[in-house]
Amino acid sequence: MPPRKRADAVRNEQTLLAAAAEVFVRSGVDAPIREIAAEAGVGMGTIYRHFPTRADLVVAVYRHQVEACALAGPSLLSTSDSPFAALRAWVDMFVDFLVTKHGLAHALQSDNSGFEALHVYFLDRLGPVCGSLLAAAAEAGEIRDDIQPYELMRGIGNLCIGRDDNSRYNPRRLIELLLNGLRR
Amino acid sequence: MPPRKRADAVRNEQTLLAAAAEVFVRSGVDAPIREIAAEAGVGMGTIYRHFPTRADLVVAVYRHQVEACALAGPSLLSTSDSPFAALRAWVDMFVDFLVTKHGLAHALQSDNSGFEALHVYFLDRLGPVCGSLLAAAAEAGEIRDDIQPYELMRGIGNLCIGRDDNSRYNPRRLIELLLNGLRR
DNA sequence: GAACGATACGGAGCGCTGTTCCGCTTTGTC
DNA sequence: GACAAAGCGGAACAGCGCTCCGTATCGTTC
Repeated sequence: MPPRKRADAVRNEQTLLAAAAEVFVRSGVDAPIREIAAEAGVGMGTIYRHFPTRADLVVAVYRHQVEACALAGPSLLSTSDSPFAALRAWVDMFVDFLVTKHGLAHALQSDNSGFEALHVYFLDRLGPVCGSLLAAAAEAGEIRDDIQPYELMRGIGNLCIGRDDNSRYNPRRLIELLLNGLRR
Repeated sequence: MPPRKRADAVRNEQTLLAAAAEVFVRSGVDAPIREIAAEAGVGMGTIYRHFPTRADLVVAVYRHQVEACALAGPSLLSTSDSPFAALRAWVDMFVDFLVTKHGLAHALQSDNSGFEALHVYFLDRLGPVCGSLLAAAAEAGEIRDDIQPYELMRGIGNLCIGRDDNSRYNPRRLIELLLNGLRR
């Protein structure tokens, strides 16, 4: 039903994804749209047509990695010593993802206008995964059972914001504490 | 040695503080400078002369409350049942402060350009207070001793970012978990 | 109270953002 | 080759932070 896309359109979409990935590494996910357009050698209108909001672009760029993170959940659960160990490993993976993309964690905040799509996507895709890890650990009596995946994920996301290069603030330490605090 | 300030200058400074307080409540600490200038009925140049950076203005507006928070530290330590209880109460106070000022927690992030002064001020004034609470609790064997005040304060600040009005994310719960995770 | 530096004020202006909109180009089809 | 339809580019507009300098006000001195 949807008419086939034109060849130049799909080409541009690929070019844009590559350019955005490049620019995100160089200047963070908040990089000016113009910079991405320039890198891709296209006009700004082209970006907005393919990705109406910046979040759509970010989602598209990182879809693979989010998917990997989502798939890792069940797999960890079945290979780890305990549900809590699986949870810990998964959180570590999640943190890796957030921390290596400059500014991504910051963009995850719900109040950040223009990024709602990103927020929703993360939640929809990873929320259930996180939820099942939490449920398994709670079931096993390793952690309390009154924590929601949404809450934990946002907390972790928030903790990952703005780490500084001198090691005065290291999100992983605090997240470790947070997980610790979950134990019974 | 510094020549006495002109009367209109001190008047304007007061007007500005009042206007800024008003606007911060209405539109958050990120409110456009123009808005504050308009509220105060002065030009933008006047704001920048009195408060070179936005952080200077924020600091001036909230100085009293930060001071109260700083003074509460030792006092809580002497009146609470245990150092850990004091720490918990103090953190609660700190969180109150961050949460009631729309956008303040967000502004505390170190990578936020233009807010360094705020970052430094909070750290200088509250860091030592937090440090002594942590030290006392560690001394009493209630919590581990490898956590730095800076780290804890930034973690708390980060967790306070962007709470949403529907109660899906409540920073206090996570901070409670974090403190829990500190216990031995 | 008049005159005159010093001090402070106001806001136009610049540069940098995001976002829209429409004339032009390219593509696929007949 | 012709002709919609789909897609493209970037000028243009709006909102922001911040600077800069002509103008107004203040405090002092005579």
